[in-house]
Amino acid sequence: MTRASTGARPGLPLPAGFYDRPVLDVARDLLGCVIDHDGVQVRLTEVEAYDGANDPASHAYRGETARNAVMFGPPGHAYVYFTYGMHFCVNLVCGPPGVASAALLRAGEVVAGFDRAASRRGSSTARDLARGPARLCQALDIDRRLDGADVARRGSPLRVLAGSRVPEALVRRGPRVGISKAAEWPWRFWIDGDRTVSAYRPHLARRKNQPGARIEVGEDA
DNA sequence: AAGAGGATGGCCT
DNA sequence: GGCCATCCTCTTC
Repeated sequence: MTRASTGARPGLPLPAGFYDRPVLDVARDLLGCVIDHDGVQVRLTEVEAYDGANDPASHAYRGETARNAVMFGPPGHAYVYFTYGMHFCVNLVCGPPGVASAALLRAGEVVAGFDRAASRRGSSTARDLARGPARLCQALDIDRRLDGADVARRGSPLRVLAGSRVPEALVRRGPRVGISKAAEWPWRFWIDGDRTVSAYRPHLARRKNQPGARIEVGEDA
């Protein structure tokens, strides 16, 4: 279902209806699609699903606040948040209004605007330009000005274009990264073998000398 | 290759 | 006041 699942031919913007589906389906189908902003395009290789009020790891779990309000709105809008005092991350809202599900764009490959992306990122290898959610935002110059942007609207500064569908055999899923709650849920999707997929890092306890907690290697893309 | 620690600010209890 | 959906550098193996 090449056309049906992505909702558009490669290179054309994904319609709003693409996002108005269960977040797990949207997250998986975003693999291979291209996010475009201000002269840089990134082909997505890693996406995570967050399921609104049902998901203890979601920013929406404790209800609507000023910060997460966009998540409670219509699908196809960007939820951009600031974290760790210095980083931005971008999600795409999924499902109907009020559900507050979203897909976190975790990593990708820069396919256009390489020089611009490299300049924004400082000295960085091609592989690392958008390898990780905050790096991806930095390469694309995404910040809070874009919180709420409608990526399906014609003329929007931030857009998402359909790619050719990634074959099922190349889609892998596993635990999400960097969260302490519901981390075991296998709601992270990535393209098998792609070197721009971020390294798997389990949530690190803040305390010093925390023994045990060995994690098996998920993948080395 | 892998782990530790710092940077740094807003959000929520 | 604590906790982050992180990244970078440095250290050690």
